[in-house]
Amino acid sequence: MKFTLGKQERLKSRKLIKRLYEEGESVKVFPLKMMYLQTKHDSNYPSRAGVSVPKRNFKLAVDRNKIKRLMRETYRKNKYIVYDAIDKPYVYMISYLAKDEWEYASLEKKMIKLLQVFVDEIKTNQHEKTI
RNA sequence: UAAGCAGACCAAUCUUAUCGUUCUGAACUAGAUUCGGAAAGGAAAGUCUGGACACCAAAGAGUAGUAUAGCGGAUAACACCCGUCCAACGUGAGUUGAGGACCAGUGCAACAGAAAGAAUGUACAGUUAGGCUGUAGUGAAACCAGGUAAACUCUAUACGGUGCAAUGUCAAGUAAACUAGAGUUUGAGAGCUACUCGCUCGAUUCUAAAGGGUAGGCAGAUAGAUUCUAAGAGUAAUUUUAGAACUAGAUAAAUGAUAAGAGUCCGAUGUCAUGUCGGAAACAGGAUCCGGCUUACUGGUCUGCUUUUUUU
RNA sequence: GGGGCAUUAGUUCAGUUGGCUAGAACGUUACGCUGGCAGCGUAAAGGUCAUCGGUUCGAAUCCGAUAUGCUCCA
Repeated sequence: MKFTLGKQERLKSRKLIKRLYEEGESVKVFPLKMMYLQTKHDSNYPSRAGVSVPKRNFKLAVDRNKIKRLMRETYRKNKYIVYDAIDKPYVYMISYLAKDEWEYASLEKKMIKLLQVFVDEIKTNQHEKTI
C-alpha cells in the first residue's frame, strides 16, 4: 500500500460530481461531511475522492487552498481504512463545514473517524440488502 | 540628537530526514516502476484603465455616445510616467490639483439683501447743480462686457463592437416533437452594435408556452513591447547598441504534513562582554499575456533633503 | 476569466434639473374608548441617507475610491 494521491485517485469529472450530489448519500462527523455514491468509474483504484471548501465560509482563496491541502493530506494518510474494507467502486466528496481553521492533528482524528463511520455505514447497508 | 519629507533596494525564512502534489527529461523489467530537472506575487487582488491577440461576410460612412483637457516630452498605447508654469496647503524639505472656454446660446443661485441680471436703490463723503466718483451694509458671489461648465453646452483630440466562457478543431449524443399567435418573393428575416445609410446573405421566419441532447479532449497557452549586465544619447521619463539568460502552465485547479536544528524581530532578565527564558512572523495564491492605476500589508537597510534643540 | 446592477427608519419603499425641518405605509412604545381582549383614535420614539474622500457657499442627490449583496455568460 502506497500513501499516494495521484490524478487517478482524485475525483475530477464534472459529470460524476453532478450525479454524486443528486443521487449520493451522506455521513457526517463535524467538521467534515462526506457525500458518497456506489458507481463505476474509469480508474484503477477502488475509489475516487474529492475535497471542497465552501466560498461562503472562507472568502480568501489562500484559506480555502490551505484547508483543502490539509484535507488531502489527512485523507492520503488514512485512505487504507476504506481501501481495505470496500469491494465495489465508489466516488465521494468530502466537504468542510466549520467556519474556522482546524489544526492538522485534530483534523486527522476526525478524518479517521469519518472514514470508519463510512465503512460501517456501507457494510450495514450491504448486510440489509442481502437479508 | 529628535521630528519629518522624498526616493531606491533587500527579505517575505533556510537546512536535513520521512511521506506526498503538478509538469517534464531519461532508463528499462513498460507501470500503482526507478533516477533526475523545474514549480506563485509585490501586490498574483480590485477589474479602474491602455494595448497585444481573436472573431464579427470590406470591418465602410455619418449621427449619437463616451473619455481626456495649462504647455512641452516620452511610449505599442493610456487616464499612467517625466520636465515645467500656475493655484491651494505646509515654517520648510515638499504634497495635492477632472488646471480649456460663461466677449456662441440656454439654464441655475435657498436664506439674507434695494437689487442675483441687461439691476442702479439707501446713508455718508467729495464736487456749484444735474450727474459722476468713493465708502458702508447683505451674501459664497453684486472689485461688471459679474458668479456657476464634477449645469446643459462649445472647442480640440481620441475611440467600430464583442471578448480567451473570444476562436478553431476532434469525439460523443439528439427531435426541424407538439400547440397557439403573427409575418412573408410586392423581399419576411439574418449578418452579436444605440440609430441611419451603404454592403453581404436570403426562403421560410419570428414570438409565447412546453420539451430533447451535450456540457469531454486537443489547439489557442506560454520566448516575450521578456529579464540581467555593460557602454552611449537625454535634466528626466525613456531609448540605441553589444553580450548573456530561459524564468509556472494547472483545469473540482499543482508547493503540503510531521520532527530536529539554524537565522530574523519583539518583550523580560542578567553581565565588562558572549547570554538565558518566553513569544511573534503581515497582506495574500497564477488561470491568455504585457504597461499603468487603485486597494491590503510585516520587518529592515541605504541615499538625498528640511525644521528645531543640544553638544563639539 | 469577463460583463451588468443595487445599498435611505426594525421592514417595504418615496425623495424630479443640488437649497428651507429627508417623508409614507406596516411594525414598536405610551395614552384614550372597554369590566377585559380585539379593533379604532391620538401622540411619541426611531436616520452619521453603506463607508471614505473630492467638486460646490451648500451634497441623500454630481464625481471618484472602498465595502457588502444580487445577477448574466459555453
